[in-house]
Amino acid sequence: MGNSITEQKIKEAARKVFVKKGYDAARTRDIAEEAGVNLALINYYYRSKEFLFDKIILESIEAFRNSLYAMMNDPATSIYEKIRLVVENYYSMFEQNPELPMFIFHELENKNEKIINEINPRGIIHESVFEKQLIEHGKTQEEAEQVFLNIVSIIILPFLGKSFIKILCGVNDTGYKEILNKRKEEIPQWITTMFNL
Amino acid sequence: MGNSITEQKIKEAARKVFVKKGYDAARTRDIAEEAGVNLALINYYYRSKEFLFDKIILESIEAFRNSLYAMMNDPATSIYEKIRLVVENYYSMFEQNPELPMFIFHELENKNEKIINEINPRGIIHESVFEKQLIEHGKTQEEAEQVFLNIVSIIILPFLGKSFIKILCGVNDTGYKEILNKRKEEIPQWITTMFNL
DNA sequence: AAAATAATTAAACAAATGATTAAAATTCTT
DNA sequence: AAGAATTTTAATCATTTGTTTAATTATTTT
Repeated sequence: MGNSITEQKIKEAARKVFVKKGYDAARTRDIAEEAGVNLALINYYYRSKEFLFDKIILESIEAFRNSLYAMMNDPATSIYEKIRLVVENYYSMFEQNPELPMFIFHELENKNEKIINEINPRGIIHESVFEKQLIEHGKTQEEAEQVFLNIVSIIILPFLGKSFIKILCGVNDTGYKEILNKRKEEIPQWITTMFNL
Repeated sequence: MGNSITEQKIKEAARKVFVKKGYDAARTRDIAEEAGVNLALINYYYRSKEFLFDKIILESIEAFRNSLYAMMNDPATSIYEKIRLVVENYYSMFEQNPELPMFIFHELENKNEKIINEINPRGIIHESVFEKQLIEHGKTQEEAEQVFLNIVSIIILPFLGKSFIKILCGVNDTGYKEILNKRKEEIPQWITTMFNL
């Protein structure tokens, strides 16, 4: 109970459909079909579309958050190595699943009250090893926060705005990928230069 | 014909509702109510929800694009001044309308094929005055593109990910606004430092 | 003012959608 | 193997939603 094969199939299918279409456009019938399962089983196992969605979005956010948390708190890596790791990690995550960042960001803005209340409230940057290392480098807490935000911004925005970037830069899919790959190599250097690290 | 008072009321209401809720969650009844107008008039004036939406999203994107285009092609401003202008401009735009960036980004990813085909395909950065100025500073075309992308990323992501940032930084609405305002002052300096400008 | 055109309204339609139900099939327990 | 519990299915429900229709009201034209 709690993890039959059908139950898992539904959750995996739901993840796929929700991430691709978003909550509003996702249909329970899409999920049932994707799972190869009778429509009624969704309600049988997960009570409602919304309960199922909540489970999935929370898992997605927690996964996102935990991988970041682990990287930010490894005492064995330098500041520069941490930045490299975050870049590597998010690039591989988003290249495998390009719609994931928009899913998380959009749903988080959309239904934020309910979701946010169920998320572990502890921040990620505050009191992290990364923050301590930056403070040792002469940065303030507020500066460390901004370092962190710029890393995240520079990495994630191009994944959130694929079409946006294609329009701004006047490129096609190939050009977009080239731009992304060039950035990947340069981001750690940009950050260290930007903040004199 | 083409601009009765009712027609305008509907378009304004639709903009409000679409930007706030997104295409999928927006109801024609919401729009009619917001406009204070009979439901049938939406179809009378705009044929369908989708036609109405297309008009609004295209206008939004063009406005976004045109203001950027103008700033990037002013020969009277320096690189640094251009960056400052873009920051000022987008901050004031997004502070007035915090849901606008997510609206544009999300719908652009969501229904991209159809929308993108109707958008002026000419890129913004390529052959701009801004690009020329960067090339005079010894940058390549590709580097100029990345400068531009980083400006946009650093400005826009925090507006796209308000909840995301609140979670990562462990702050409330007030803390969020403080972080945003601090960034505003520093962004031009960050960019020039990051690229040795 | 009469006729014609345009704008507005209330009602209804058809399709879609999340959810439920009652029966059938399967699995588990004894 | 018999009975009980669980899982699955097909059909249906109630609501929502975009759109249409036919009638009514307002405006313009002649």
